Amino acid sequence: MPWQLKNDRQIWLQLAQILTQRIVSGQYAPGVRMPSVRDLAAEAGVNPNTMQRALVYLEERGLVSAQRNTGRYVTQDAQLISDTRQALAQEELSLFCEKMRLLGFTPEETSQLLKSKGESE
Amino acid sequence: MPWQLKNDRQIWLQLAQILTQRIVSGQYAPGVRMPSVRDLAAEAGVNPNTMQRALVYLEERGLVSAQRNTGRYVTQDAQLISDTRQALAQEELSLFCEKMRLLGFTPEETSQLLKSKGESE
DNA sequence: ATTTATGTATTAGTATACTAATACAACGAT
DNA sequence: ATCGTTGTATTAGTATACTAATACATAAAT
Repeated sequence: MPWQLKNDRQIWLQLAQILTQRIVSGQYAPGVRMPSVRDLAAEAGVNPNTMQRALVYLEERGLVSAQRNTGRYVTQDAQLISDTRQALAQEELSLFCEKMRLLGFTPEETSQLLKSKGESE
Repeated sequence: MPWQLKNDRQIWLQLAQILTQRIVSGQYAPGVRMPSVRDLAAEAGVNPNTMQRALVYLEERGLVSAQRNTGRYVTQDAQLISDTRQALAQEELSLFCEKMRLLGFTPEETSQLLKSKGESE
């Protein structure tokens, strides 16, 4: 899974989003140790400070916890992970619907478009 | 319709997106004259240069055309507007589906979520 | 005991986005 | 003819994001 970063948004925000996706999708399982800041930074091709900032963001949300010298671990709180996943999905859903509305699509048209996209794949 | 700008993305990009939405949704009808750069900038609370950059972006896509001293006009090419609308919708759709996929949702689950959201409103 | 790797912190440099101020040329209105 | 408004261009200043380099403290490994 590559880290495809764009320059149209703040890097650390994109990093935080990708890390969060990896956690809620189970790619980083609950309780497991994550790669070090430096490794993650090298893997993503960014400065360690920038990756650190993204990790602090996740930490503030309880998704990971750092122990000063032993590494950083994904939370074992499955409920929190599940809740986060649902909340992010709802947020994406709302944003998407709003954008479609601004483009002049009704909710029905939007729903139909999505359905037909799924069927065509 | 307010200009609610965030600072997590480049301002001129957000301006260009809003202007485009106003055109493809018919809020700025084909052929009509648009407010001046200075007026639009004042309305949005940004520097005229920033608004200018957004307008140049729209111009490059043929959505508006500037006449040096008489103002700037929305294109009369209804087909181009329609095509742009469809293209933007498809792009939003793809981005949304990809984000949901990364959150661990199947296309069916995503479609169902959207449908149930529509029904609950 | 020494080394290594961990998270964390600090300082400086650089690139860029946005603002600010101003100027120019040309068209329309008065 | 003069004035105001238009799009456009230029230059400078400022804030910020990201990089770069380094340092510290501590746990684990050797």
